[in-house]
Amino acid sequence: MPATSIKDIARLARVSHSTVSRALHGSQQVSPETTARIRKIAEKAGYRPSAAARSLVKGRSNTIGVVVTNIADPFVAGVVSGIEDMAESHGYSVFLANSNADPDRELRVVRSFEERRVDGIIVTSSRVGALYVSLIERMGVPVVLLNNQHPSEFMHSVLIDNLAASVAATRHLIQLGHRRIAYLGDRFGHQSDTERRAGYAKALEEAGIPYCVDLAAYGDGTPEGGEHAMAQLLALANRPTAVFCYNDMSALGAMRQIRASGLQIPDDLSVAGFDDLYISQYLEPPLTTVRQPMRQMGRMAMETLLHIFDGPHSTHNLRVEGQLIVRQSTAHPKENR
Amino acid sequence: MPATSIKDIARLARVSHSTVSRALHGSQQVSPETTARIRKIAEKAGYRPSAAARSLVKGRSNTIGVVVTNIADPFVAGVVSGIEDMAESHGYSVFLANSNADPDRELRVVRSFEERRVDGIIVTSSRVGALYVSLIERMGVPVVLLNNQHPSEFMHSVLIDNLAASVAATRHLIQLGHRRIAYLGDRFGHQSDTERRAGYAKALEEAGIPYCVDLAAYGDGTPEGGEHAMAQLLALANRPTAVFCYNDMSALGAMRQIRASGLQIPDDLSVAGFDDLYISQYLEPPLTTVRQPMRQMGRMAMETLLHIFDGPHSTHNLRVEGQLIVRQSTAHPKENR
DNA sequence: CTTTGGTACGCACACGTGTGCGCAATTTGC
DNA sequence: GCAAATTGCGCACACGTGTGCGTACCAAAG
Repeated sequence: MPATSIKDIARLARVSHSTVSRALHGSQQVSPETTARIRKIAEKAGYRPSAAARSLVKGRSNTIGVVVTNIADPFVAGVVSGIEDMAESHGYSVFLANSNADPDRELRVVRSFEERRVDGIIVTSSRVGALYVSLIERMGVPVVLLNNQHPSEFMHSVLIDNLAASVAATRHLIQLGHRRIAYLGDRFGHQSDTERRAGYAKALEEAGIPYCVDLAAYGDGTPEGGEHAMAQLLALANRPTAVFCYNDMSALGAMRQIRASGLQIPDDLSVAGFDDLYISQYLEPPLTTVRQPMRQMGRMAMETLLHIFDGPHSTHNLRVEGQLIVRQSTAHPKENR
Repeated sequence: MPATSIKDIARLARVSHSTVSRALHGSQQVSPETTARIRKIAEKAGYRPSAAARSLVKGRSNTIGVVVTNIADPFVAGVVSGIEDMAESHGYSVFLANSNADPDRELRVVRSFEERRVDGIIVTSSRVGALYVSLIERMGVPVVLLNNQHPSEFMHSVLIDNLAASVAATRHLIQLGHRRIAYLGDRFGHQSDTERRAGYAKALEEAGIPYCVDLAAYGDGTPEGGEHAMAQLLALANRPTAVFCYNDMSALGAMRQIRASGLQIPDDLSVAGFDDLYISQYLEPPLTTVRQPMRQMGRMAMETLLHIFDGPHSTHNLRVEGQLIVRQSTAHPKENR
């Protein structure tokens, strides 16, 4: 029942297991004929080296751990896709673990990664516990944070330029003629949310539009959250004519709420999002948003790990640019037409 | 640099590593005092047993492999979420691998799973290569197929009742008064597609509506594919008044194509989908569809593996029911109003 | 006191792989 | 033709964990 091992091959080839090991690795210490013979036998027997045994002696597992809050979030799924792609093509396998933003669960995930002796960790969770910092100190395992940052040596990150992208999106709304522009944020989004709101505020300031605290409402990054937050904004005496949302999922809820109020998008209210999820182009109307190169960001995160595995690890902090994608959910405000 | 091992703990506690091993496992061969002392030392040292070493001696890795065509597909992501949930709570870690429907890549994935000595495999790919069958024969690793079936011993499956669900969806359209109902399929969907079309045909037959081959068009499960297929249907001399789509992603494309043609949903054309993706309720209009309990199906797949690990493995073939969710994308045809 | 039984621990091997070193056989050099 | 260099392979150990078996110690029974 146990899988065929290197010793079984050795027996079949009437050599020692050492010779088999060397033959399969193409060592010059083995004659070409013997190498060919052994390889043939190994292939015929369907031999597959045990990764566990190899990790044990080499001290490297060739695996990485990926922690996500929720794989069903399209943004997260896109990132993971990029990570897996880059990992697979470099001989690394990916452990995927949901944290569900549950501290207990997160603790178990980290334990598990420790026991598996992963060579690196990528975290796309929005919340960055001190957990990972202590992990680095104990295990010496490099950690790459995605769209999050933590001031620490050996803590690396791949970030989108939230500020610049949010300025661009808000500026777009201003150029269309909007003056009452709302921000629909994420009360759990921490850093990303803070930066995006800062970009929004900066663009307003540039245009000489006063920042009005009533025009900021907070969801939780989900359509439901966006719906509730949008309801608050619509209840204002002086309604906004445009809303810039923390992400596309929030925008989805906002759009639903707007329609439920009998208003038209973009005629009565312009909506802009952030992420450019795959589905955003298929919405009605298609959503104006900031494109985050999700897969590419995932690949960059994995690439960062690969660099660290190779050379001496200086701190990496990669930054990618968002791209404003203008679609039909934004237009001139009514009164300006 | 290497992690602290059981031997390090043994040295600190001035006992043999065997005693440490037994103490940590709560063996009765070790006195309670020694056990407590060792555990304390182990915890203080931050000891984590090496999963690799343990797998080697136990012959079980406590990992499973999950093969998906594309994790960015919302249906797949939902399933994976369920799998991971159930796996984590039973002490199993999940290797995630994209196949991208690329045979070469799939081959490498299978190789990788063999080397990692996974205890089980779950495949959500639509295409089921003979690869997995031979894998079972070689490794003796149980495989669970999700929404796919393969006649073989030791091949297990979790399936949605495509036929019944599709009958229900089509019947719903018929009851609304539609007679010219199209089927927008997936030319790669194989089994699921075949069954869903069969359900569509069966409902038509029940109602005495002749099956018209022109009213079937095929995409590829993506919005783009749905768009093209819908274009074909709209080009027909005698246009359908309703369309039942293979999945929600196809329906997304179909809806876009319909709007692009200047037609209204559901006034001019009713649209029904399959999956009930999270976003489907947020579309405009909200999509009538068949709900697949994606997370639950993922959990059931993992549960199937757990059962097989436990007892003697008879073949498991679980079947879940779809639930028709009627929303606003379907309505009476115009002429009947 | 000796014998029996039990308790608490260590020795040694196993799992599968990689590798430094030693050694025999062969080839090379003069 | 003999010593030296080279080639080709095996021995033995290491990695970290689990476990069958042996054993020293101690208490209780006879």
